[in-house]
This record gives sequence, C-alpha cells and structure tokens, in this order.
Amino acid sequence: MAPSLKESSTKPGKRNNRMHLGTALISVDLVVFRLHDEQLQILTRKKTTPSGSALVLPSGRIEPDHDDSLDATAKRLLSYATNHSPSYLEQVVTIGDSNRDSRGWSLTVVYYGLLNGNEADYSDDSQWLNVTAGKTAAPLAYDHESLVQEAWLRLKNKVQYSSVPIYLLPDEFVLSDIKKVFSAILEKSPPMRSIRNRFLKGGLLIDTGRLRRGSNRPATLYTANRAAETCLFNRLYLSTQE
Amino acid sequence: MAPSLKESSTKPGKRNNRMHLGTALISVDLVVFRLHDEQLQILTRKKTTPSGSALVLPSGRIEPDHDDSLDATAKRLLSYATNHSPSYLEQVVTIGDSNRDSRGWSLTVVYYGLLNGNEADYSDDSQWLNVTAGKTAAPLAYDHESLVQEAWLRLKNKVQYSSVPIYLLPDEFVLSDIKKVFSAILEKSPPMRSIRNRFLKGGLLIDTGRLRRGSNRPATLYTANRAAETCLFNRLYLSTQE
DNA sequence: GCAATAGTGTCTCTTAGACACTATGGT
DNA sequence: ACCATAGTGTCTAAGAGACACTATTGC
Repeated sequence: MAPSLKESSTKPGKRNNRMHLGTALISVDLVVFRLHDEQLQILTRKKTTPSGSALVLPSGRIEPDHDDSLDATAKRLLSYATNHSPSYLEQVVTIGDSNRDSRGWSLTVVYYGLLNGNEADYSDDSQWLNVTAGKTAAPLAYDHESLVQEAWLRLKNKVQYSSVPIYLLPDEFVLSDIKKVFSAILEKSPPMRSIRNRFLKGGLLIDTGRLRRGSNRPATLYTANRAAETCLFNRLYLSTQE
Repeated sequence: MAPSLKESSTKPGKRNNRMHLGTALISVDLVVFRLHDEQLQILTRKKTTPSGSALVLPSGRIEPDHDDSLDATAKRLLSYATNHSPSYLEQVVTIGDSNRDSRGWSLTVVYYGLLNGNEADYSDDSQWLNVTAGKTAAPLAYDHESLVQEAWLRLKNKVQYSSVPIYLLPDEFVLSDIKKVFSAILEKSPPMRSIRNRFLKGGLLIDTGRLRRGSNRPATLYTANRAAETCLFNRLYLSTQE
C-alpha cells in the first residue's frame, strides 16, 4: 500500500499526463553530512539499475498516511539509512522544473541534516562520500550533485554565523574539534582565539570537567549547551573579503 | 485547458484519493511586500465565497506546460496581480502537512517578493494590508497569516545583513529612504551614519548627481548599483541584544 | 630535556552605534 | 532669522583575526 522508496527512480518515459491540476511527482531528497577523519562527508546509497549502478542521495516520497509533515517525511527517510537521528535538520530549497526528471515536471524538497560524530549503524547499501568545496568525490546520479552543492552552500554560510559547527561533533568534544569543523567546511579556520571567544562567551558550551588526554597537554572536554537559545554571530571572514 | 487560478480554492471535501504515489495538492503562495507611506504592506486578494468573503495571498498552481520552473510559476502568479515585476524574489519554505488543507495532505511552496516603490497597476480585487511585526492588519484565510509570518521573518533577517533594503525603494531614492525601510521592517533603524557607511562603502549606490528638494537642505538621489555583487554585512543589533 | 598540542595576552583593524555638530535648502 | 532635514566628525565598544607567548602533558 505504502509507496516504496524505489519508486523515486523508475525508468524514464513520458508520463506527463500524471501531472495535472496542480499535482506533480514529488520527492524528498536528503543531504546528510557528517565529519569523519576531519573530512566532510555525505551519505549516499548505491542503486543498482539494469544499466549498471550509481550513487544517489537518500530520497523518497511523502507517505500521507504516516507523515504528518514534510519534516516527518525527511526524518522517516533518514531513519531508513541510519539508526542515528540527526542533530540538526533543515529544509534547503524546493526545486521544480521540467528538466530534472525525464518523465516531465517533477518537484523535490531538499533537506540537509547533520549527524554528530557518535558511532551509528548505517544500512548496508549506504556509502559515505567525501565532499570538498561542495563537490562530491564521486559523481551522483540525476541532478543530485547540484542538490549537494546547494545544501553545502547553505551549510557553509550557516557555519560562519551560527552555532551549527557543534552539531557535527559528538556529545563530548574539545575546542580544537570545532576548529576541525571549520576547516572541513571552509577549508580554513579562524584561530582558536576567535573560536573560544565565540562559543564560550556565547554560553554554547558546558565544561564537563573531564579532559581528553594524549601525548600532550590535556584538553578540556565540552558538551553542547542545549539550553542555549540559537544565537547568532558576526559572519566570519567579512573584512578579509573571504 | 490550463488550470485556472481559482482552483486553488475549491470548497473542502475529502479527496484524499487524489493523493497517491507521491503526488499531492501543490500550490505556490506569494507574500509580496511593498513600502507605502513608510508602512510595510503585503498584497492580498479579496476572494468571495458562498459564505462571505475573505482575504488570501496570491497563489495558484504550477502549469507544467507554461512554467519551466517553480520560480517561473511564482513570477507568472505575480504578473496576474500586478504589471510590476518584483525587484527581488526568493523562495522561503515549502510547507506540507495534513492539517492546513481540509482536503488532506497539501503542499505549498512559499515565495516572498519585494516591489520597488514605483507606481504600478494592480488587479481590481487586490488589496494592500499593513504588516506590523509580522502581523497583518486584517485576518487572512487558511494558514496564510503564518505564511506571512515566515516570509516576514526571513525578510527581517535578511534586511539586517544584506542589501535587500534597497530593493523596496524606487529607482531613485535618498539615504533617508533606506532608513525608512529599516524602520518599517524592524521598527527601529540604525543611525544615518551606519547606513551611509554600509551602503556607500559597499559600493551599492550610484550618485545620480540629482537632488531631491523640499523645504530643507536637498538630499542627493541615488540609484541601486546593479553591477554590485550581492554583498554581506555584519548583522545589525548583534551587540545590543536586539 | 623535547615534542606536541592546549590555551592566554594583547595588539590592530573594522564596524556598529551614539551623538553632537555643521550644511543647506525653504519660508 | 528660523525651521527642517541632510550630512559629517569623532568617540566608544565589541568582535575578528594575527601572533607571540605560556602551560601541561607524554616520552
């Protein structure tokens, strides 16, 4: 009864007649980011077609009987790929035109999600792809690369003036981990000084009292202060012309 | 042949069966802002129903045969209401759930547009409504008030760190007009000093050489520098906690 | 001791924002 | 002269960003 995930990718063929009276082929596509070994990555799925295999974004359709809202659809689709619920989920844009799907007019609501770095299980056919400067390390099917590009742009912007960097980190982290988030996304990072001021003065971090030890001076471990209301900062790299 | 605008508002009735295989009732709703007498206003349409009349946002359906993209749909819908093309148009959000339309699952792509203050013709059944602090001066039908709220929030944010304020002004304007834009949207304004620095140093304005005269010292008239790439600023009122 | 990373002190530059001041028109 | 609005000079506070410095661990 419920539409299956696979249906978002049936083979081409003119079926414009399905689109009438304000209805269209609708799908929800997810760009799920994580940080892994100081590399920004997105979650993709290996899809096997008669003509070979390709990488696609997790996506699917609205299930009107189960999804109360578009956000619910996005969350449900994400749960198919991982048992990990996202620390952050945001709608990026809705794209609709007659080009992106050969079947005719189609409409996609694009979300991006951030996973914190805690361990999690992922479905077997999932694959993580490095993302550098908004480009994926391997090609994606359909227009999915441009969707990644858009989501990445949004992330890149938001990272510079909000508290999102900490959503990519595990429950406990160290200040230099935040620096790594900046580096992974912007390919550069503000100095520790600026990061400290921003996140500590903003009250976004809670000192756990514990330390991370290594072959050097131990670093204090922090947790995200979930009580802190979303706070905004001056955008980074404004004076230095980026 | 082409679906008419009116169809976005046929009377309620359970028609869930139309929603299948990833299709749903889709509409595009517009929140069109303008500045009039130093007041922020939105464009609404008087809709007469059997049970009286109500105010609604301009909205309609995608016409797959005419609209190349969602943006095209938004522009087409706007052209029905005014001969004035918007100086700025941006997608705000897509809302989909089972509550907002009594017919079942529905989906709306919300855009907001800015009209510059030049004179224009508007359709006869259109009506401008003051918007103060995101609230419309008169109630709107459906969930349209909340759509206005969302669009207004976006506008309010953007006004603080981008060049959008000038998109609400006519072709030629004066620095204090920019101040009025801030006041209309934020209910306060940075001092002239800050506005001058921001917009002039940013190269966003071109001195026309002409002056606006009144019963006081004349003010220099500027035009928006359309060549200037979209530039970003530090957000206003960050230190003063808004 | 040394290497390595954590974290601080402090300076410069830019911008926001306040506010008093001057400038220039009309009447 | 006086009013009204345009526009400037200049100061303060805060943050970004640079960078040299100190701190604390393992080895």
